Parts: sequence; structure tokens; C-alpha cells
Amino acid sequence: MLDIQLLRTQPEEVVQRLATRGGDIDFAPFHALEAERKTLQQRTQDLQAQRNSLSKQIGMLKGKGEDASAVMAEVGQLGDELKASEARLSVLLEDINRFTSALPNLPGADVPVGADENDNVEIKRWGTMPSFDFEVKDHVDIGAGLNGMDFETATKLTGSRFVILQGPVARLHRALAQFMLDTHTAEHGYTELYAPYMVNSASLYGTGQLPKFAEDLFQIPRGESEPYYLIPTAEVPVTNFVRDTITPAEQLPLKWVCHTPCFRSEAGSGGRDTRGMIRQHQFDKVELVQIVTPEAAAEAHEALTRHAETMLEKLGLPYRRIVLCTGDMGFSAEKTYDLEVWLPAQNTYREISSCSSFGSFQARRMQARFRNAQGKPELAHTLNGSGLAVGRTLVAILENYQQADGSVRVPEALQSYMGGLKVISAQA
RNA sequence: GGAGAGGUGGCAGAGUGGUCGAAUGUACCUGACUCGAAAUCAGGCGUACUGAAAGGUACCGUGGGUUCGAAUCCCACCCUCUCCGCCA
Repeated sequence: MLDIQLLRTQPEEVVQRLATRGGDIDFAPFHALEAERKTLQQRTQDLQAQRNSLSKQIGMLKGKGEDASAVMAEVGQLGDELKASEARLSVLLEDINRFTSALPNLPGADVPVGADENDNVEIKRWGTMPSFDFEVKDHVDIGAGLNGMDFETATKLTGSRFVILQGPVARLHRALAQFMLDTHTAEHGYTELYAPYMVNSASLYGTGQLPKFAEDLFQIPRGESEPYYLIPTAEVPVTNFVRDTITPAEQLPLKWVCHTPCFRSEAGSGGRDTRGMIRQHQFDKVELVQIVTPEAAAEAHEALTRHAETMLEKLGLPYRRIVLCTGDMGFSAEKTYDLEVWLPAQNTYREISSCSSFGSFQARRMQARFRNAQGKPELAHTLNGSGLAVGRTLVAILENYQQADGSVRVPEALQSYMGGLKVISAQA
């Protein structure tokens, strides 16, 4: 959520900066609501003040055993107008809140302006693309050849966009998550977290998935009670750790790493990436989250992105880093780096990590604060990034480390997690 | 799932219709005392909105209701704790 003060005092600037994200936002209704709110709020509070002071008088008179009927008659006359003002005001405030909570974050000043992914800017490339003297297979064929990847059975069990991994391939998947968790805790200073895979709507509101993106979520009905939702990313439970809390400044930065499955309905992506593990309803991800002071946020974003990149480097997977342009960024983000891993079978780079800084956008929704040097509560800044998406990393390893006979070499960093196994072959 | 108790300021804990945004204790901050500290004493010490300021308004789990007036009464919901049952 944007600072409503900013909307009131510098509406033109807000409109201009939001326009760079594409899609016009009509601010006329907001200004109309605000104008009415201002006078009505004043009037309402004025009436409330009158009522309070007259009621106090009644209390004093009655306390002394005197007759209060004259004052009671007077306060009774306020009743109707007060009730009407209060009711109208609460409708107004709700409308204003609905409007503001649907506004995306302001893009950072250093974010390239652009319309869509074609305007994203490549920042760096790392690694050497593997060259093959045989026909390159994609991860679906490699996985099938290894008897390690089965989409048909998963579809029978549940439906499309699910997978079963088996044998050494399943183990490789597990090894990746372990390796990532170990590296981030031991070398990058993160604290490991185990967190709920279902959350309530308040948590989803806090990180910005609700109210706008409900159709991307799987919902768990609970009869009369509010539904729960399967998490679309560990960002939700982990960031909401600090919802409605004031963290002592000396405890910042908070750095958490959390491995969870993620569940996305992929509504609206019908027909895209239907083959293979690239786009599933369920996938594992190791997520990095930081809660920091505003001064530390920019540097933390660079560091967090490096933490994610380090995983790709340790695994020997070629990648590039791009900065998303204003039109391609997510709703809550102020600035986003995507890491894209090289996939030989597709002859292209594919997103494997997204590292974003959110400014105070999420913190304002969550009321996540810290006590600043003046001892006053101040909104924290939040950041997160994948470090990495486990399923896609598995895909990248299968494709980049494939050999002519259909076997796949195990990257050195993972061998100790695989019981010393150096090559996954069909017979294994 | 059954029965009971309870949700108040950083923490503890009073407050069952009226000068209550809220006693008291504790923690914290400032000052005095001290060479310094402890102890003691005095003062301060929630959040948000609004206002130049004085001040005003809202907030006692959440949402409704009753009333001139609600932390206090009524209804619904959420959560916590205790006991019983069940269970990985």
C-alpha cells in the first residue's frame, strides 16, 4: 500500500510514476472520495466532540443527584445527524481503502521504464553455455529416460500440471533443497524457518496477493470459518512473521530462509509451458526474506540477489541477471532482478529466481515496524527472492549436465548430498 | 470433538455503565543525589488521524447491537489456556 499522504499531497507525481507500469488508473473517483471525506470527517468528529462533552455533563449532574433531562434532550438532537455522518464516513473510508489497496507500488527511481518483458534490461551474464556433440534432449525426455519423471501418473492422481519424481531424480530434487538451505544458513547468514503451508487472508493481504490476485491462489474452504489458502510462495508466511509487530532496531536485519512447496493455480496461463516441470501447480522453492531498515534496503537487495546467484554459480549453471522494467514488475515490487538460467533444450534463458525489494509497501499493509533512533515506530522495508526455485533448478541440471547416453552428471556441489553419486543413469 | 476459563498499554495486572485512554507494579527515558554505580526521590513514557498551536477524534481480541454515554451490558466470530477424548 502506498502512503496515503503521498496520494493526497503529490497526486500528480504518483499518477505519473504509476503510469510507467502501464494500464491507466483513474484517480478522479479517489479525489472525489477524498474531498467528501475531509469535510465529513471534520463534521463527524465535531459532532462526536459535542456528544462526548454533553454526555460527560450528564454523568456529572447525575453524580451530584441533579436533574439532567435538559442536557439529555440537547444531546438527543445530535443523534440522527451523528449516526448518518458516521455511517456515511465509514462507507467513504472503505471505498478509499479499496481504491488504495488496489494500487501497485511505485517503481524505484532507477528502474528502467518500459512496457513489457521486451524492455527488461540485461545486467550481467555468468558461466559458459555447454556445447553438445549430440542431439540435446529436454528435461522431460531426460527424466523419462532415467525412469525418474512421470507426468502421466501424476495427472491420474490429481490433474494436469503435477509431476512424480522417482529414484535418484527425486533424490536430486531433495538434495538441491538441502544444499540451498545449508549454503544460505552457513555462508549467507540466514536463519532457517519452517512455516505453515496454509495461511489466512490477512497474511495474503499483507504481502499484496490479496485482494487483487485471488484467482492465482488455491483456497481451502473451512465451512463457516474463513477459508485458508495454500501459499503461492514462502514469502507470505515468512514476511508476515513481522505483521503487527514492532521489532527492536538492534534485531534488524532479520534474514530468513525457508523451504516450502508453493501452490499456484496458474489461472490465465492456459497453454503456456504445458510441457514439463517449468510451470506446475505445485513446486518447491527455497525463499530468502529480509526485514531491514529503509537505509539498508538498497544494499540488502543487491546482497540478496548475490546470494541467489551464488547458488547458480556453485551448481555451475550459466545464467543472466536482468532488471525488470516498470511494466513487467509485480504488483508489490519497487525493483526486481530476475535471474534466468540457461536451458539448452529451449535454447534460451528461463526465470529461476526473482529478487525484489518492496520498500514500505508490504510493511504498511502489514503494519510491520521497527523502533528508530528517535524511539518512534517506523515502517520497515521488506525484501525477498528465490534462492532458488527447486523444480526449475532440477530442470536446469538435467538439461545442462546431460550426456550422449542419456545419463546426467551430478554437479560436484551436490555429490555429497547424493551419497557420492557422480552420474545418474537409467540403470541406477 | 466435549466441558470450563480468559483475551486491557513493552510485560504483569486493576477496572462490571458516567469527569477511563484507562489505577498500580515493572521495564524504559530524563533530572537530582553519587567520584561512578546501586538504592532512593522527582518528572516523563501507547498508536493513528486531524490541527500552525491549543486542542479534537478513534482505538481495551474482531465485527455488530443497546444507551445521552460502553473496556464495562447483549449477539456473532476469532484466538489463547486448562481438563477429558482422539491422533502423526
